[in-house]
Amino acid sequence: MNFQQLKSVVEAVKSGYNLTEVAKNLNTSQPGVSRQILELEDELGVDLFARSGKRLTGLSNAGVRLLPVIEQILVGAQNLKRGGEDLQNLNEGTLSVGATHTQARYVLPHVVRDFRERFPNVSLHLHQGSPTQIAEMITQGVVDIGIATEVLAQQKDVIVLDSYRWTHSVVVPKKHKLAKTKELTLKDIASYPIITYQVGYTGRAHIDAAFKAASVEPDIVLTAMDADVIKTYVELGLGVGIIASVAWDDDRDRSLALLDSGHLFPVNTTRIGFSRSHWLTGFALGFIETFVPTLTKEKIMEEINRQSRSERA
Amino acid sequence: MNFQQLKSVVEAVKSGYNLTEVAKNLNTSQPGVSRQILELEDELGVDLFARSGKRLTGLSNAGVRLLPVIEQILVGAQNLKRGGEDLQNLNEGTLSVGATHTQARYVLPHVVRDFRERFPNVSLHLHQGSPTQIAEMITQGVVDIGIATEVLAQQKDVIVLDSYRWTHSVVVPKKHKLAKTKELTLKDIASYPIITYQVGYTGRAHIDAAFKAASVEPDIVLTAMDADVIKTYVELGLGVGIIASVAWDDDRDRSLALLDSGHLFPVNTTRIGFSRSHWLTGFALGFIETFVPTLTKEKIMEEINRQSRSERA
DNA sequence: TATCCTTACGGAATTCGTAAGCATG
DNA sequence: CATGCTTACGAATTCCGTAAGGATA
Repeated sequence: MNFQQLKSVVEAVKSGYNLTEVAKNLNTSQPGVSRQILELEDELGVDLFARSGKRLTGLSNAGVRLLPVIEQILVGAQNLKRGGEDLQNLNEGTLSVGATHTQARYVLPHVVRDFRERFPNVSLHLHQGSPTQIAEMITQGVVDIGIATEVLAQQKDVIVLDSYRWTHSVVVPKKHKLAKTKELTLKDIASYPIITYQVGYTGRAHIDAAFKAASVEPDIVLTAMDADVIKTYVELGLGVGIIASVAWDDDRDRSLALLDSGHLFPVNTTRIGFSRSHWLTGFALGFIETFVPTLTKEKIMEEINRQSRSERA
Repeated sequence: MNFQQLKSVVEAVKSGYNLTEVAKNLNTSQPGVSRQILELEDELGVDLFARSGKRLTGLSNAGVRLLPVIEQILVGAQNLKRGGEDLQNLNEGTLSVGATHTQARYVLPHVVRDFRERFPNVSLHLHQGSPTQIAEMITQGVVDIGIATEVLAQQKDVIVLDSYRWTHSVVVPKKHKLAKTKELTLKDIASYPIITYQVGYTGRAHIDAAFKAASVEPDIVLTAMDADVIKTYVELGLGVGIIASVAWDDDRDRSLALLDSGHLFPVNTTRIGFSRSHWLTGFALGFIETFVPTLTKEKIMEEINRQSRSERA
């Protein structure tokens, strides 16, 4: 058993069971790949792949069972390699961060700037996605760190830390009637068409919950994934916008008014998550600390241990 | 990076940092081992071992961090190998079971007999130990299955299933006064010297709890790890015994009387546990099913999935 | 000085790519 | 018949054990 064999198997699955393509992707010869797989199957005593004649058509039953094990070994190998690099304390390498639009657009720019200053030799990759996608990226190791407001994968091997709390705010054109209203209520808002986030994005659930709790039926005429789109349509006079307060930009939003609405909607907590089964580099800890200064490396390690002990009933 | 290198590192730690001994244990040459380790350290870019001159004296800081990763990879490799064997459906191989004395002596014999009949080609290894030791054996992969009454490792990667419930019973010499008492009370028992299990064994905590709840102070004159010892001293007239009811043996205990005491002590639940991170063979599932017929393979898999999803707050 | 690790070297085994063979759709 | 996997074979590389060198307790 060796790593090349394992890589060949995993890559074969990824490449749609075409060994010729696997060979290309692994920079080797096609007969080589074929041999790796046959040898592993021989050693394990079971076929990993289903074949029609000589061609691979998919995984065998045994392959379905064993593939996760193989993947886990390769994750381990990657962790070891990464860990070695990390422990050289060179503070160089690659950091992938997954974030929602709200984070990537309004919150992370400052963080990224500070981080780059602190770790100039780390190449930073930002992956945007929905909270669900970000959760997946974390577990699959596509990103080292994921940031989102919604439930960040209540999965077993994802460590989740609270980063900061915020509420939604109402935005309207500067000359809108609501801009003069003091003590804004949900009823006030609901008397206008509403533009806000799509379900599953940026605390939308909390917006719905607030209206429901107040027994007010909002007329949501447009939903978007990000505040930029929402604000654009608010500017066009299509309705009243509800956005995350962090998505307000003084410079950019001169034509709009930001209405105090902290009392109207439940508080949201943006969380930062990472996989327990993937190596967390020193500069990843540094990124988290840059993002949430109270989360020092020691605090984070504490929290990891706490969540690892998390006992069952 | 290859498996031989990883094995050398792990074995070096196990062998007290003596590469000569590692070579013996791995059936290879000492310079070979030395090379494996140096090559790995070179590839990772960090020293795994602390050295005084040429001699290894312990793990380096990096080694401390990376050893768990290395061990995890090797566990994965072992799982793959084991999984391959298992999926050949030959029902042959090795099953290691960890159990406390009570289980090994009174409960498992029947189970083992049935299991051997069902899986004649599986070599069965029984490891006896305290509940704590058994929990450790599970996480370390020394045993495939652990059986104990006390808390079975509230650890993250141990799956725990309830197997059966039982209570303690009082045993006395046949001609003892208590043998004639109807409706036994804790006060009755406490008026005699008591012989029972050591703290941490076979539900002892529940015995103490019962006395405490009744505000009765028992005079425990002898504690033992197993019912055989307890019964021996009860036979000698040293006191009244409290043992697990399953530890009663009609044939063997002719000189003793078993007193109905189901109402006196809290019910105990014997649990069966195994590691999530180690391969569970088909015949291991078969063993569990033999032990607890209601736990069919399907039920067990269901429970594994349930405990894997177990979410956090 | 005995133990223990590293370096050096050469033979053995393994690995891998090219070329050929063969099966599938 | 074009694509795709396996087998065959030979060259190159890697691997590994013996022997020697050097350092520590």
